[in-house]
Amino acid sequence: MRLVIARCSVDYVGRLTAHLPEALRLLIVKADGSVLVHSDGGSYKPLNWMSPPCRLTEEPGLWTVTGKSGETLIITLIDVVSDTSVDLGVDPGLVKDGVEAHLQELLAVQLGRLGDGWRLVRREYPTPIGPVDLMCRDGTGVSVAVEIKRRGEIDGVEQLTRYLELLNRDPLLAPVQGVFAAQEIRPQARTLATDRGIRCVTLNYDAMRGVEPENTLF
Amino acid sequence: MRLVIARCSVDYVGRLTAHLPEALRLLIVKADGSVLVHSDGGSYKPLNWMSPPCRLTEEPGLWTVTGKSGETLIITLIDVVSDTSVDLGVDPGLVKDGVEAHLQELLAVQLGRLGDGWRLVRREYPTPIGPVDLMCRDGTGVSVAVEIKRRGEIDGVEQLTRYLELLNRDPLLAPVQGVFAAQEIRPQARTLATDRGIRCVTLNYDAMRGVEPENTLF
DNA sequence: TTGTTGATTTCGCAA
DNA sequence: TTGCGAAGTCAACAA
Repeated sequence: MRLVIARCSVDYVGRLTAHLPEALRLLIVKADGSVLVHSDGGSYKPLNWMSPPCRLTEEPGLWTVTGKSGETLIITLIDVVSDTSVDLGVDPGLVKDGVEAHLQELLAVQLGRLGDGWRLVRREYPTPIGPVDLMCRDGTGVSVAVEIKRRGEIDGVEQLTRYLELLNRDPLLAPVQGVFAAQEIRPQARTLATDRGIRCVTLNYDAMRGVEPENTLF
Repeated sequence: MRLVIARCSVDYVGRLTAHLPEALRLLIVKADGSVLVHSDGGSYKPLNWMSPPCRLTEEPGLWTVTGKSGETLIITLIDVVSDTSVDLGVDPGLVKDGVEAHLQELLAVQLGRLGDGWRLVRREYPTPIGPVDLMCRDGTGVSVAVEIKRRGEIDGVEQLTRYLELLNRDPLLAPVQGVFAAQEIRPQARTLATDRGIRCVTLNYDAMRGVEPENTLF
């Protein structure tokens, strides 16, 4: 990894064109050739960048970074304050917990949260327009398609609606009920779901994980 | 901006929990207090980070970064290779060109690309569920709602469908046709749109901008 | 403040 | 490889 502090202007031409006026910035060149242009604020997103695979051509006062589809990032260096390199080696990578896939795993073995006597038919139940998260039978044997989201928004309700429309054409399954399950359900999504006869269920991740939350923030 | 090269392990607890095993990494502390943990690869996205507003508490060998909602990023420093600071000042910011808003501006004055004799009623035509990008009348005087995307996906078709459903309840407008216009339209989006009687139009940005492309890459 | 939409989204999984 | 959905998405803009 190479770290350069320099006064520079930057031009990008790719899907869009973008220009950065002259200022002091941090330039990062990673081992895979990718380049990041960071200012001292904003978020984790650079002001400008080039994703790998790409190639950096260096001339005095001018860097040209070319991506494989022809996008180019042109960095004009007015004044280089520092230029250092360090070998970081390969990173062992990130371990995540608490995303949608995990919610689905937990709910699949805790169907009692949806109702008594529910049985799982299968996870990722395939349809021509994509897989239904959980396909179940409720206590009376009626088919239920369950869509699981971390945050429940209108798009998720639309998605479940498309599944239900399709599934209800199958005489072996019909009638198929719908359940929209999420850690948090936006009011507009709840309204739309209710209008369409879809039941909304709020999931408590900590309770499902069997862990007592140590504070009330999450 | 502060740049630290250090062997460290990182733990994040917030919407999810994540863990980074011990490795040599770049830590960036920006002027607003935000912290970025970068490895020597991946994309512009850090392995882990904390967005502002947040507060960094420093103890020997331990950084604790706390966000305003209570998320915490804990960085355990095993070995600090370098630790430098530099004042970059405020960045003048980015100028962009070629995003969706620009496509809309261009299409609004080039309605001939949709058909002969088309007239623009208005851009950002208001409805209770959000603005329609372009409301037009075709050569025969029929109302047409146009949804413009850079990349056309299923969500965009759903969005246009909701608009059309609403607009067709207005006897002064009905019947309202739909046009889904994008630089690139995904097959599933095209299929869904066609099923619903919505016409798909692929937009050529370079041609609309009136610029002859110098190569065929964009 | 809240909600909605776009993004050079990036990332990961599965067909 | 490609397509599609999720993201600690972030960020801009309107209500």
